[in-house]
Amino acid sequence: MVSATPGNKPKIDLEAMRHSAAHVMAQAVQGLFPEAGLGIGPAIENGFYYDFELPRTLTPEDLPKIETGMRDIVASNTPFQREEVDKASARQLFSSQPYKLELIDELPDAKVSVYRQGSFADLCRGPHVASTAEIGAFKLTSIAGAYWRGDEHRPMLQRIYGVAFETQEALDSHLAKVAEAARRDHRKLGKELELFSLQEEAGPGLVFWHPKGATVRRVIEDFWKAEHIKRGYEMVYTPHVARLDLWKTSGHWDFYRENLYSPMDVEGQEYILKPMNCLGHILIFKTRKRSYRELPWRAAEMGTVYRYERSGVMHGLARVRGFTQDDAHIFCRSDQLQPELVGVLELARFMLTAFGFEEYDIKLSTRPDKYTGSLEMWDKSTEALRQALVQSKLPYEIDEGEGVFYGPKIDIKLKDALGRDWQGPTIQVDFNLPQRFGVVYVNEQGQDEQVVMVHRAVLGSMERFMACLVEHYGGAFPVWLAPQQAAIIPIADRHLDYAHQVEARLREAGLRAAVDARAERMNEKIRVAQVEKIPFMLVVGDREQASATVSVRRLSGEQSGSQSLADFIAMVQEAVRTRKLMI
RNA sequence: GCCAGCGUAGCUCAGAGGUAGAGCAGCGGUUUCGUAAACCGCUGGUCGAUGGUUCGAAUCCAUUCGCUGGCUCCA
Repeated sequence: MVSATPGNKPKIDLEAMRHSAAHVMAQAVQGLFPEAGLGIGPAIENGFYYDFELPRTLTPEDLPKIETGMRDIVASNTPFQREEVDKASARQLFSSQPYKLELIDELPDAKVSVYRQGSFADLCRGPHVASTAEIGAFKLTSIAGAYWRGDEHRPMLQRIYGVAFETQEALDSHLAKVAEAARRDHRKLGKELELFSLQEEAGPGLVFWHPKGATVRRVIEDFWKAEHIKRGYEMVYTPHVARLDLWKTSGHWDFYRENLYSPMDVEGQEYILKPMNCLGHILIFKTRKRSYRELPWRAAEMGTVYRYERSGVMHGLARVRGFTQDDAHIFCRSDQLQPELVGVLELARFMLTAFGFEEYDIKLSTRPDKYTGSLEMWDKSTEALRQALVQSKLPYEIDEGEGVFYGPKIDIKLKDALGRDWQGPTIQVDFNLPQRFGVVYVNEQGQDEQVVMVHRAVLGSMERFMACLVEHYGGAFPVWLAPQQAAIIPIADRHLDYAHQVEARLREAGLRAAVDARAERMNEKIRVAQVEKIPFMLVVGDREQASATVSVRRLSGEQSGSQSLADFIAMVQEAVRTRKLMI
């Protein structure tokens, strides 16, 4: 076991070690199932997996047995040996392994490399650690089905996932992080904090926002609207259903059918639930001739859309069938595209900062194989996106061929408090829809010219963003977002009147506060307020009543003692106004 | 949609062929208390649904709905 020495880089290559662990696991599995078919077994973030074809399905009880087998192999201190063989001998070596044979056939070189540890041999590019003994601390975590080569038309193999780290401490700390993530799971907190629910009776992927979650959402929406209006957006509302023909014209019926719900019959006409908001905004734009002087026109809407999702993919609020996008469409001239994109990026950065997200990964997705529009339009708009990123001094990576069929896009992934990625803002240039719908403006010469259209969402969807926020804050929202900002806790019934006066004053001041008037002891009320993650607890007893003060306890447990009610109100109002993240 | 696991009271869970259980929550009392759970009592479930096996099913089997972890796909 080689460990890091302070100031030095670890001697072990973690990725090679994890990959080696995958081979060891494959050997252990073959020990248990000699006829096991081998798929692939790479290193992944935090660990590794290996795909197997087995005579029976694995159960969780198999994992400890496999782990034991692995530990024996690790203890045996067997060297990993690389050898290069020509394809013919490789085919011979893996003659009983159809998946390996398929891989061999696809490798371009005449020779392939094989790694052996003891009796186990695997087709593999490497690299590996020198010996099985160099594999650090590991744990098998889960079993899952996985299609061979990720193709749902091919056989499903059994995948075993494991995590592996250089030291037991590093593994323990990773497992602790996983446990922390489970504590912050928005599905769990959403239920506990009564933010939202999903109900079997209503159907999967359909969200019920309870008063507390709705409050958080309302605060976000108010902030969002105010900020958009400040930046020259105009708010619109559009219908949730529309004639199917509209979606045929747009191309959605052809390109997006698998996400659309079946048409409904309305007096012999077919209508569908909208999967996107863009068409509504286009129809508003097209109600009259538009002058070049009116552009850019920015139409914004908290638009609720419905998309069919396959039954296995829903996940809490993060993946649902009905959701509300913080959507907007910018209709502009091509020379306005870049400044508009810069404006969107600035808005995105401003809003994300307000919620405490400081780290992003930005991807610029370029033209896919299947696309519409001219190459020239693609090049021009991709360049506009790129220049906008450069001008905004935002580092980015190119995602070659990952754009949507109608145009290139920028995706911003944000990192939450635990360093996990979430899909954030997305900005897409679209020259398909303006063309299909003939979205034009009249230029200086009095001629019709096609507009350039930008689709953009900053938060993504209210549902997914809510999921992200809940996990980011661990359910403890900053004061400006907290569903309840203060709990007023009378010590005895004789303080109830004063408590209600305090409550009235706070509500008057625009704060969300409520008295806990239950016939319970103060300790119980504090406990409940803590569990509900209310930022401020205001204990009021004889002393406070006599002096028109409140005794302030924060969610952190910190007690700042008695404070005049007026001072407290001013302090919280300021925290709300500045959207202070920490109090 | 596919693979695997799981659905028992509002919540968290025990029970694994022989009369449905606990804690918390809720309700009714008593207690009026100074910074994370006062005390006593009570209510509450066709065991996800449907069908089957059995003298007898929460328990075994089939189908179905939902959830969880993945695969594929995505705001």
